[in-house]
Amino acid sequence: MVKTPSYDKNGVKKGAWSEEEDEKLRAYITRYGHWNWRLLPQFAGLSRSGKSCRLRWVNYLRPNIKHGNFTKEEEDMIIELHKKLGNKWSEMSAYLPGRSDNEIKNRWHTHLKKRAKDEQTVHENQPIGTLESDQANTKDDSVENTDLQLIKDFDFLLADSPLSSSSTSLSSNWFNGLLDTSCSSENSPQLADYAPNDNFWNEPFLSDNNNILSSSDSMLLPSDFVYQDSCQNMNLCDDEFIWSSIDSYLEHSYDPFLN
DNA sequence: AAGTTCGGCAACCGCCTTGGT
DNA sequence: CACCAAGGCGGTTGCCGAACT
Repeated sequence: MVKTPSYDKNGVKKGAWSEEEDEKLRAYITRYGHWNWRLLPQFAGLSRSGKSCRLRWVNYLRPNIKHGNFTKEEEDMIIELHKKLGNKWSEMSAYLPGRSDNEIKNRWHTHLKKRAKDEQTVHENQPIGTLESDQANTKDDSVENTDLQLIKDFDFLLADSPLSSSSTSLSSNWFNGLLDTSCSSENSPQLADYAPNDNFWNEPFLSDNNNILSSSDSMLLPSDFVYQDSCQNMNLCDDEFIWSSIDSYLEHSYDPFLN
């Protein structure tokens, strides 16, 4: 059902996600949001690519996500939406709360494509006005106006996150900017740049070691860069604390990846 | 019972878009 | 304007269990 776990040459894990990985990702995003997918796995203590984390979150771990058991109504809606939108799976997912684009796409390819084709064939062979699907077709307009009210899926965690761009106006690159102060390479920092040596992925901070840490134990946030004595600031509100942490970071030019 | 084929789906890959510099 | 990085999207793959022979 799922790809066998393996590691690429950079030590990035691929394949099926374990329960522990899920829990780490869920815990981190629930706590801090996804402020930067590329860096997130490092802070969450995962040996995964940012893309992989994003995909896992969007398709599987996101709150309110539904799995399997598509209702007749959902299937009908997918078929109607496909008529209108084509293979715009992400757009379709906006109309189907709790369903990811990947799941809709899979459903289409495994079930609905054939069904839609069959219905079309029947439609072509039927006299006009005698068809059940005509009734469905008359729904097209209402689909647009009522059934398909734009129930936009929303990323409440991002919105709630103190680090989200929506709540703090921080750009997605804000942290890269910080890194650039100490990473002088002309290229933007890559995963490998953060790896001081071949043991990078085996470091306790990042690795899937056998010590089952509680999820939060292995999570880091930019604010975690501050020195211990700065942690008294923990009582500050999130934004204030984060900014003071950033200030502290800049002041000390502390780069956790190079230490 | 054993081998083969098929269906379902999680996950990966590569391309495109967007935003920042 | 060009370049780069990150995010997002759609197509495809790989694996496993179920169904079939």
